Amino acid sequence: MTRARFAPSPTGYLHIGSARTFIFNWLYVRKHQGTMVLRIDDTDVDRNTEASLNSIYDGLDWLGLSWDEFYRQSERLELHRKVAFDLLDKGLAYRDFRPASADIEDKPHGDGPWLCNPDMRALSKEESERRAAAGEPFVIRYRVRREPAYEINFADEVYGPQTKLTADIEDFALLRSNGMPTYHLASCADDIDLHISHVIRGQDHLSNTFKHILIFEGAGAPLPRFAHLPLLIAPDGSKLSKRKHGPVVSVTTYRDNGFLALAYINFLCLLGWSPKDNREQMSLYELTHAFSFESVHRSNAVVNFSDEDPIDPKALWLNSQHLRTLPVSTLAPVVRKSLAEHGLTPYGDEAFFEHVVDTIRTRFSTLIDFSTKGRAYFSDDYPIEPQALEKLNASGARELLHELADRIASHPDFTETSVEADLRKLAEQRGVKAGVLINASRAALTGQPVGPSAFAVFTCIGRERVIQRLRMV
RNA sequence: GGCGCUAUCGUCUAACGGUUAGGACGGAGCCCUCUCAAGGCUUAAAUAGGGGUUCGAUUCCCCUUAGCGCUACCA
Repeated sequence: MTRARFAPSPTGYLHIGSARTFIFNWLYVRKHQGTMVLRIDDTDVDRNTEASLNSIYDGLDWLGLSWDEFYRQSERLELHRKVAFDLLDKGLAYRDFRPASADIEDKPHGDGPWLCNPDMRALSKEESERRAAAGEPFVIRYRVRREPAYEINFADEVYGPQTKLTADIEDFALLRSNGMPTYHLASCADDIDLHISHVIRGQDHLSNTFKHILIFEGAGAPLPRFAHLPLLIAPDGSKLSKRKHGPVVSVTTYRDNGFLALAYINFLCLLGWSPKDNREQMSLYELTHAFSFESVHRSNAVVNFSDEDPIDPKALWLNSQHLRTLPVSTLAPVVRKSLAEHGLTPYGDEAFFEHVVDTIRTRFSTLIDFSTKGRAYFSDDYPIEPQALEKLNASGARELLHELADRIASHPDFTETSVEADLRKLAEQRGVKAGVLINASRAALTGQPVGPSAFAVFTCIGRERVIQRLRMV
């Protein structure tokens, strides 16, 4: 049974790389009819914030990908401690009584890594028990076997065979002196207890995996499969950091810029993975079925943002593709919600609204466009852009528009065809080019110099408003 | 410093050891056209460097370089 987990730590908003990790976990689980576990890794009490947790929920909620089980590590501390003390009892771990500050001073980074505090590692069981009983604070470290050193091996689903010598692994901490588990301990203890079958996470954990294997083995638990994902990096090759790159790395940036969750998911999937058949725009269904670890890359992928534009151009393109190909009935509610957030309420019934959405979406690339460029379709209060004004100022244009309004008012039909007939006839009678009248109409009706076919615009604005707006210019 | 991972157009990527190194975004141009998009067509743009192995290397091996990760009582 496939069981995977997404384990964010609430120390900032949901980051674009975390979101992709979640998506890949989700795709894999859904493809294999497994169980998706959301686990909040909140053992670092000093850095966790409630705001961050909410922001993570916000991001996940927007993505719309579900999970089946939910846990918080902070509610499972007894389990973590038990695993640490079991390791201690088995002699696979030991107490280190040196204060944390002393470690920092002593760790030489000149040649070779710091491996352990030899005197602490050598402490007798009795001495260790005695000092602990006396209330002296300690950290529990894993006793990595180095004499003789041996190789730890595992086959990563993405990166292939991995090997590391125990001589290169330090005695990492399991339990902090304040009694809280470290990431390594909590993560493994929970993965064991929750029967996680696949650990799918960022490549930054590739070398930590050896430590995790030590914990799994020490606890006598079977190893999950490991799949590490290449990292998402900034255009300058640096790691995406919340501090350095700001909100660019938050998923909410895309949401707030009018992205469809599906388009964003699609975009993220194409970073570090490809279906190998030149497909770009894909549905969730297609992504789920195409996904496999073999097709995940091993090199990091750049998110192509800049100071001027936080949005990757390819993401924008994908968004416009989805925007114009999604079934209108699926898109309409999303647009309605976006409009509401901008204080706009569509005219008419659902069928009319869908007609409008279907017509104008072909020119838009984000949901925001509906309430900006598309404002005139949903409100009588819209600005006339300078270039639109020029079209209205064409000689005789206003007078012709007034006349057109009268003709439309007296015409029994109001369809693209009937309006086109009225307009072309008028243009012909007055000896002006139809284009002049067409462009002036669009300008008057929408306040914009550009947009859909003018006759489609008429039907989207509606007869009464068309007459009103043409007379008002 | 130690250990590990990675390296194809500006970016995302494709290519059983044999291709004119393909596609997409973005750029340039043309067509279409009531405007703007879309769409169609065309175009510029890449195998980090050096050694091997091989009849033949983007592909396999080694070195160099560069980037990234781990090297915390962060995750």
